[in-house]
Amino acid sequence: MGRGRVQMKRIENKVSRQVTFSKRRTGLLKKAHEISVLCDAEVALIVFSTKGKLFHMESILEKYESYSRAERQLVATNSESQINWTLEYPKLTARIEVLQRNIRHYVGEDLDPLSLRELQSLEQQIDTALKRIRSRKNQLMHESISELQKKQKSLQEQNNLLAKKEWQEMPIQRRCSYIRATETEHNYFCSEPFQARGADNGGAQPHPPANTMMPPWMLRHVNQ
Amino acid sequence: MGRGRVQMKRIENKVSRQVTFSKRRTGLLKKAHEISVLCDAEVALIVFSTKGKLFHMESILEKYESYSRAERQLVATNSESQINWTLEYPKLTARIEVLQRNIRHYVGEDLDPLSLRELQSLEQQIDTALKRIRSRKNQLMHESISELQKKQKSLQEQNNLLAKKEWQEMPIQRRCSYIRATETEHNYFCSEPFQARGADNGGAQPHPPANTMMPPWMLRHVNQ
DNA sequence: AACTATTTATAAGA
DNA sequence: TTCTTATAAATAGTT
Repeated sequence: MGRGRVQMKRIENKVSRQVTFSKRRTGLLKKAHEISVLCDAEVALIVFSTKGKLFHMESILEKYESYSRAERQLVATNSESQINWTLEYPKLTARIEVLQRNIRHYVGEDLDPLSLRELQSLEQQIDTALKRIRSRKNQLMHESISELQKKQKSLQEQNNLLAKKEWQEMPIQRRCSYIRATETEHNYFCSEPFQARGADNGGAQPHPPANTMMPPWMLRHVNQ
Repeated sequence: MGRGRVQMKRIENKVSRQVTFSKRRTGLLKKAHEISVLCDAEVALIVFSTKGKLFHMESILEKYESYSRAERQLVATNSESQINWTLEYPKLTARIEVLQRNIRHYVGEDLDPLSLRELQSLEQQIDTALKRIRSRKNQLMHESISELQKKQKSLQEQNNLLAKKEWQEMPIQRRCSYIRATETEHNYFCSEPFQARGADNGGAQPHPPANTMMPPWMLRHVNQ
């Protein structure tokens, strides 16, 4: 950006280097500020000149104070073994603070410092989240329901097989009393009474189809 | 730098904001790198997106090479910091991961590993959050509205005073033309026409109350 | 992710 | 440092 291309290497002329530093520092700080405003991002920028002079730009949040303090210390000691710790630790804790604050906002706490604009953005985000969560929940419930229905069907089939087997191994004379004994239970599960008893014949004993190959309530399913 | 000027304020459209963030982040990191190379400066730049994602750039140049070996060793043997580092670092990163996962859940992402029970709990939490956020938003809006109403009222009173003063200082013969000249404007602001003009007299010239002590539209307020 | 019309940054010079 | 200006570079809006 200028009257000519520039090689990406250290400017050897001391004066040019100083001038370029001053100009580019201004531009860099400006751009850092811009991205923080335009994109709602949190930015911390620290620039040391060769002489050790400090220029920095930080977003409104003071959480990066610790970072710049650490940076200054780093320059003071510049011990390799300490670089990672001194550099990384404040960054990590700062990040944790940011995340925690975000989470508090997501659960509707600490809303007072937020502007109307921020609140609206948060509301929209959470509204979307709620929709997604409900959709996933419904999906899970549907899956669970069809799973249960499948299981239920297979159990029912097993039951029928067992009942049929028991019926066939039962002496004819015991089938009538068996029908009467299990009738209530059957009605409970099937929520409709036997039609085979002939309820309209004036309270006379019914005539259960005791000679069929299976319990009478299974006949309906077979015939239909 | 682009097809149009850009207002220095938060980009409201979420997608544009994200795109701009990505583009400008690249540019910013590049420029930070350039100044560090060209001008032999030390630069540290960290950028957090709103969701807490971190992008950073650091350049540590070799200008402290001449630091005394003794000082370096002093810090190196200060094993306390080393222990802290190795102990704390995994804890911090693990914590960050947990927080980020939580946040993803709060914005409705990565829901698949969650159980039905967890989903229900999440749903309830977010539902509560949404209620709180909306309540706070409403509060802010109400405050803003009453603030505006107060301001509006005071401005209106000022306007009335000024209008009255101007009217009184105006020669009677100029009042009629004044009424006609400001009528349209007045109707625009008050959204109701003069009643004083006598709209039913077949298009004849009106008889503005040019001899009163104040502009005719103020009479209504005074008389009521 | 690429393109391109514009705006912006800045190198060189004063 | 500051200003000016020609030019390189970044990027907003678009495809």
